[in-house]
Amino acid sequence: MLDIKYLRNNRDEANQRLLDRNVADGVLDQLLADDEKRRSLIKEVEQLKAKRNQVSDQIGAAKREKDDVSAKKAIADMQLVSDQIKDLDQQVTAIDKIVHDQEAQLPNLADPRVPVGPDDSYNVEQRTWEPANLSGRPAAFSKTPDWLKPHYDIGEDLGILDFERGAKVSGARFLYYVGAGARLERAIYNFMLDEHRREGYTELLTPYMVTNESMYATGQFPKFVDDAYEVGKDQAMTMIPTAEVALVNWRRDEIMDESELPLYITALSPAFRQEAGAAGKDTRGLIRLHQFNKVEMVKFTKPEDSYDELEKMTVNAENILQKLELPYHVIRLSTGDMGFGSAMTYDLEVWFPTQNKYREISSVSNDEDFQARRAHIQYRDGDGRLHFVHTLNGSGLAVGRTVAAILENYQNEDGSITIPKVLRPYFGEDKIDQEHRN
RNA sequence: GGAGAUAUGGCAGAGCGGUAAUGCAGCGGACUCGAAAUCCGCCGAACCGAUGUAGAGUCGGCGCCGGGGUUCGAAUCCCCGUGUCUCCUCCA
Repeated sequence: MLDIKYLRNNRDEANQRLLDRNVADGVLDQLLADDEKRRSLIKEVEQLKAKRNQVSDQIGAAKREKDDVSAKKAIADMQLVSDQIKDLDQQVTAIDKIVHDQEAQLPNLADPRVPVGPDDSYNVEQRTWEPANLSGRPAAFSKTPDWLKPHYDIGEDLGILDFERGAKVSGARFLYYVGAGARLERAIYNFMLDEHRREGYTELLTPYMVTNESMYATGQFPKFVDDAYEVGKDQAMTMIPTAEVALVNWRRDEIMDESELPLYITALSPAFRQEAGAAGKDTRGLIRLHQFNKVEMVKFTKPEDSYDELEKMTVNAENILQKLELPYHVIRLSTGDMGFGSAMTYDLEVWFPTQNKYREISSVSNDEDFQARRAHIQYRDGDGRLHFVHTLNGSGLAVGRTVAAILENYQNEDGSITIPKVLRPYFGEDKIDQEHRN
């Protein structure tokens, strides 16, 4: 949610910044016109209410003094006023909803440092990273050896990924991990959670179904209802599309103590997404699923600290890739490519040798006070004043895509997979092949 | 799933149709070399509107779990929800 007072007082600037976020021209004008209507109605009804309160006082006093005549007259007057109030209140409720519905559709404004552009072609690469010693593994931008198989093929060959039966049981974009595949997934997220705990994040296990209020508070609703799985007969519930929803809402409607900030939390969870309209051929295998595991990081910070914390969180995500020795780069998303609630986003993209390109594996965002306004998360400073916190979220990392990246980057000519060193204590073995696949 | 109880300020806790007691905590002051104790005063979240601003302030609305209703007037009466607690039931 944007600050309506900012929109009112900085109309031209706000309009330009909304245009940068691909919001149609005229949307802000409409909102502000309705906002003005709303405020003038409120003013009108509040004046009547003030009068009613005043006269009601007099009625009470008159009754105490047994002055029935003037009480009766005042009551008759107030019946009229009361009717007017009722009518105006209805108008206020209606315009309130209209204004609010428009506000809820507006994305966050981008930080001035974000490159302006309508789509992902305006994203800017920040840095690339590749392990010093690849030990014969394919390097970024090098020629891919002919024997190298896409992760979904090598996974099926080894019998550790079962897409066919996943489709039988649940439809397209579902799968079973089998034996060493399931264990690899488990090794990876345990490793990730341990790393984040060491970095100061508190691990949470969260609900996987949330109310629609929660989805609204983090910005998924109302705009992206079609992307979510809604369940429940009596009460509408939604399967979380990311642990971010459960993590940020953990502190919804709360006033935090200044001493709690910054607060770091993390969770592993499945993420459920309809992926409506996302059909495409380069999304085979583990890249785009209706259900996938992800380790998510969330921070609540003071406003003045949030951009430092964004850099740190990005480093936390990079650390995972570096320890796994996977080549990646970091890009800063343009105004047109960022998520709805974000003011600045870094994406981490990992190298996929069979596709000869980087693919997204993590997205780290500073939402500033956008979610905090919707979710009512504030903190009290030393002077007792209230401020909205800033919220940040980042994947650390998408687990399924990490499996995919390992199956490609650590693949050997004989069809085996070397387990990254750092995962061996978690996995228990140093490779997967036809003899070691359970 | 069934039955009952309960929901008021940071906390405790009255009020049960005339517009939120009181205590503790907090803030300011007096007393004191200082502190404690005592005394005096202030303080009812959040939110919205007007005015105004360096910050503030002032006025009004709203405000007693949420949403409706009755009434000139609702914390109080009526209806529909929700959370929490206890007992039973069911489970992992």
